[in-house]
Amino acid sequence: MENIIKQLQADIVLALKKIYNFDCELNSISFQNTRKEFEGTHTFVVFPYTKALRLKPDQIAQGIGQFLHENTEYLASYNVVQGFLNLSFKVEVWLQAFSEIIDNEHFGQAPKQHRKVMVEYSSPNTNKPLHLGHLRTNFLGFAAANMLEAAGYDVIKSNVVNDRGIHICKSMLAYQLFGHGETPESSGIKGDHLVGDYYVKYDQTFKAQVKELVADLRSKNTDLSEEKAQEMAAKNAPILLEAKKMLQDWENAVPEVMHLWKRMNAWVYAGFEKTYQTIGVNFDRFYYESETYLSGKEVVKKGLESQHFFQKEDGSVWIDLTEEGLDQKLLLRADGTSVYITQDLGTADLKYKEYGMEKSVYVVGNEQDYHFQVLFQILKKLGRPYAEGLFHLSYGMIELPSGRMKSREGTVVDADDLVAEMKQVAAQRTAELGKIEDFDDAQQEKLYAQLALGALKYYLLKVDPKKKMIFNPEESIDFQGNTGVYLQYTHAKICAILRKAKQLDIQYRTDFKTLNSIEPLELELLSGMMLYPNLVTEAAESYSPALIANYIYDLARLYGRFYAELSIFAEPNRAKCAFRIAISAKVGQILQHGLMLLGIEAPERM
RNA sequence: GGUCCUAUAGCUCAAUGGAUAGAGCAACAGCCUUCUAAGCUGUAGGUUGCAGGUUCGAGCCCUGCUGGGAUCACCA
Repeated sequence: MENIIKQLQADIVLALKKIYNFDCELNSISFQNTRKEFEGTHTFVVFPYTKALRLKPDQIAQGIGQFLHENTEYLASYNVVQGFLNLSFKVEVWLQAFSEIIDNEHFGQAPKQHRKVMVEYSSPNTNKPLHLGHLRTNFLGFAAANMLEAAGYDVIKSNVVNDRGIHICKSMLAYQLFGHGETPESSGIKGDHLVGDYYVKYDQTFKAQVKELVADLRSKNTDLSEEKAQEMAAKNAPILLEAKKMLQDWENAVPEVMHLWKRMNAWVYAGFEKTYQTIGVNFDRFYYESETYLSGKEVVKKGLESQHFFQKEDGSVWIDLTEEGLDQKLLLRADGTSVYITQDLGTADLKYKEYGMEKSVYVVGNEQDYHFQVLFQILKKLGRPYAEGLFHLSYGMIELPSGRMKSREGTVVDADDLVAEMKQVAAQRTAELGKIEDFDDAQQEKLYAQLALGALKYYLLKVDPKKKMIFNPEESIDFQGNTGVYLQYTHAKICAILRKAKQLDIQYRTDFKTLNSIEPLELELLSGMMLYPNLVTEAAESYSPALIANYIYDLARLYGRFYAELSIFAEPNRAKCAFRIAISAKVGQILQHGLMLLGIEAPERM
């Protein structure tokens, strides 16, 4: 089909030249899909040429249509509606194009480009378990990596684990104070959840202390405003001071603190590993901030020497980005300890040193838009060779109907819980339908997980990443309509057809070639399928799994009509029957591939 | 207040600057002797937040305004 389109472009250039003596670039000739109320599959819009040619749109369209009709072999017919030239190709053209893709097992996979790109995603904190918000970065990052791979890139998936800092110390401290030696084994609680519980415990204690302090302060000084007292108390709560002390001890590698830190992180990693496995994501390289923050300090030191940064009287180090429309930004505290961005500078260098990739994508929530603007700007100023290839794939927050989720307050939708609930819904729905009664327990479990994650991933990925979403836990995620399950179902139906075709020994890959007519629905499917490879590249370049999701949904819906309206095995014409099976096979393969890009498995039966 | 994001059917979302703005959910009405009804068809539902501008053509681009969100920490 590619060739035909190229030919068509060339012929239109020729037509414009011959009829109107008008010169234009081949690539400026583009087509759009013909709207379904008109005949044809490709539409050429002539409005852009009316001015230069000083003719009415219909005249130009007619002229070009006539020219193509007389001078080309591939055109079946054309029609002109208000300046839109709608084109139909001959049946042979379509059959030829279809023959070229039917056996291509790698349809949708672009050739290797030998260009490296890193996708960093997930990037959890080791003080709490993953929640619904984390699922979005995990699914988005995994899908982005898959799409880039399909577009021909060599992809490195990385995970930068935020395993140090005051927030980590908070759960450690609370554990020290209230833990009584509890472990995941002794309590039966998954490690990341156990640590998360102590993070909540810290916050409760902190709040209680603040409340007490406020009362105390105001009783001593009645002039003190509520607000002011809050502010003072929040800075001086004993447990916070202790946490700060612990952070310093950590940076000084006090053995007792290091031991506790390692122990608790190990629990969290075991928990994360399990969750990652369940939700089906993986990584090529883990970075730990505890290992990179020191090199970040080095970067700051060098930047100070090269006068890209400056030091204030108290010793803190800053960069001035006011010329770039940003602010002054702190890079190193007065006491010499590092802040968030410090380690990011070190990690960025390390990543590039290890992989030398030309593009580096950070899949991180939009609350950090400013942070990444600053980070990229700094790296640009420092003249890093990789600075131009940095991209922040920013996604919107997921909120509850009641507002934002807060880990500290325990108002989060936990990732493990949510997946478990979805599996139950899947099990229940499947039982009601009773289609897999011959499955053994392991097969059933596998299917429930596939359906649950399919629904969840599709739900989160079909929306434009930029947009925030509201998730209502009261309404469980749908299994009907525009859902992951619908796509899986369409795929499973196609698998049933292919099983039957095999059983009947129909050579559908070749038998359709004697066909001499194509039904409108078949044509729509064919022309839709041809768009897939370009769409994959487009989705990868724009880092938008939503494009894939929308495309496969449209394709599945079209197939749904085809499936309902045209019979396959009852079709007496052998070529037609084979053709419909072949179309089914190809649609099935595209659905499977598209779902795979989204990280969704496509079961053969459900 | 500065900067950034965002606003489309009751709800959740689509729509490379192109034709009469489309899906799903929810509601209503049909369709299983057939290849999986987790499906298919139909009905109903819209001043694309508001006001200007750019052009052959604007939901999309520009300006202003309004509503929602994020951020501007010696938090991460």
